[in-house]
Amino acid sequence: MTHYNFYIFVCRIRYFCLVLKKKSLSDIRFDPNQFVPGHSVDCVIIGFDREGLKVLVMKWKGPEMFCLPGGFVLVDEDLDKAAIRVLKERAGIELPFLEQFSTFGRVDRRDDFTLAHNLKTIKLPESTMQWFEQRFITTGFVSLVDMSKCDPNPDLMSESIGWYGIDELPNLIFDHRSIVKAAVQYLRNQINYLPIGITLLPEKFTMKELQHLYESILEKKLDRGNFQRKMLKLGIFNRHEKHWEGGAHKAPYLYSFDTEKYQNLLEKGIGFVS
Amino acid sequence: MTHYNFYIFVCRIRYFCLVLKKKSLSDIRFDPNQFVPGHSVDCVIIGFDREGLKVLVMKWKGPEMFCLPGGFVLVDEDLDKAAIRVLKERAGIELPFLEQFSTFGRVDRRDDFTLAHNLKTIKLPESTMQWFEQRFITTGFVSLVDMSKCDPNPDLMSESIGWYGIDELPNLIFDHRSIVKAAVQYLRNQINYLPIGITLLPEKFTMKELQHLYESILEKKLDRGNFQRKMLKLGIFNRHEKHWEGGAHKAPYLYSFDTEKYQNLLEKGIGFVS
DNA sequence: ATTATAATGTGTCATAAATACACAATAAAT
DNA sequence: ATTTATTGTGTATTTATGACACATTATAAT
Repeated sequence: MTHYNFYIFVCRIRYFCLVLKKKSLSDIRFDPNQFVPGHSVDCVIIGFDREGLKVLVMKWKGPEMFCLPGGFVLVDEDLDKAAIRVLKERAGIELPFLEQFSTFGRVDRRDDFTLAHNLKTIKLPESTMQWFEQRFITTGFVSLVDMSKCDPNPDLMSESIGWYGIDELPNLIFDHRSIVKAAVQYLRNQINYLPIGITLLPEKFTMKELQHLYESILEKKLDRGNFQRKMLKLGIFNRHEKHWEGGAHKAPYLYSFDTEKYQNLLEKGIGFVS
Repeated sequence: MTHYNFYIFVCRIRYFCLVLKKKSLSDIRFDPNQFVPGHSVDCVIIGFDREGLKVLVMKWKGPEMFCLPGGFVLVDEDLDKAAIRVLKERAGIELPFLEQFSTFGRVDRRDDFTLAHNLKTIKLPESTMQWFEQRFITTGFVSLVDMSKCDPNPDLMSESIGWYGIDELPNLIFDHRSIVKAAVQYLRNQINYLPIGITLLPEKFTMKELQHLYESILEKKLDRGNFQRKMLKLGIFNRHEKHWEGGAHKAPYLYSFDTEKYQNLLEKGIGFVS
């Protein structure tokens, strides 16, 4: 282990000890030297239920401020690994893979001074204040998750964490609202040529749920019969037993997503021109 | 003008004076304080001619090193504006809009030490060395240009600038080769659902040229008749007079891209599902 | 001048896909 | 037993795709 790596190692140990011991927002210290200055990551974790698309949003301890789970990049850490770690530390969610969708680098992207103002009221040390006051360029990462399999927990800096409807977001700090919008737009573009989004559903799902998901992302109604046929013709689903939900109607089949068949489809290619 | 802004102003003036006066690489000084630390931009400018897709690449003065036109972000400058300025300063090309496609943040992305080594041989001041030795996260920007309308000129740090075939790149520093590959992959994904790339061609072009462009990006042969019909059915082209090039064959029509019709098409939407 | 050549614009036709709508099947409520 | 809401699938029409053909056109070769 080199001298430099040892230094990093000590920094991180110190950091984790602090995080584990302290409880209140103003008690939390952290050493800015362990982080890459000026760059952050923000995670847009998207879920889906009967009501539509949801985003995972945190609330700070104390002030009435909401934000995306985000954080900083360790000096010895790849950018995409930082996103994975930050999500784990701040939201308690472990995802093996997050997809980068855009980097936000406007000078005025943090010109909402709510956070800075609130941090002042809780009297943080000068070095911490300076850290938060610097300009940050942030890279947005997105992931689609099965909400029922996801148990988010707020970190020590946060009072709560929860799912908010994509059109019912609370007041997010900085440009976090436009980061969410950009993530959803990114999805909408993707879905036009790839049957993504299946990870938003539970393992087994009905065609109606899948259609509802597509309608939520595309924001338009689709024909039921044609949707079903088109999806099944992709050949990436397995049909399972029927599913009763307790309604005065016929029971629908359950389907699951077949990763292997999906790989075959990708290799075949889905193109705009022949 | 605030005290802070005045400081920035002075920095920039000093910087430009230095750049304009000095000639040799080791004479060039710059003040790292005017830049955001740790973040850079790199431009992948893509052109197209009979031989296929080309990328704009610069060669350093002295050492046998090639790189993308890239640079740093001023402290009072938006990230996308930085890309536009850097391209202007380094390549002499003015483009009003560059498209961000990905951010590269691996710790080891600059672990090719050619540049650092070569900078040492020309004895730069310590502050400059430290600046170049820090970790950089870089955001890649891409633009498709009409090569015939583009007259690149190397800046004072560079010996030459030129177009290189996408499969005949010289040895690029750092991860610049994978940045180019990522940009081309980005294009390939885009073209699957949007008729982009028209900006790579001159104002008026033949269907054969357009088809050749598509074949270059998609790396596969397309049927001539079907390609022509599909493109014309999009309704985004205007037909003009015929064009003689001096060959033993029928003269083809010239076409131009109609921005307004294209907007209509976008509003109508081009979707994977109905 | 005539013929050959190479590339272009467009046509044809079989096949596949998309769209709009219909109808029987099913399970629970009445 | 009947009604109701919802599901799986069918059908008929329209539209798109893919492979190939053929006439057209400007130049080159003879």
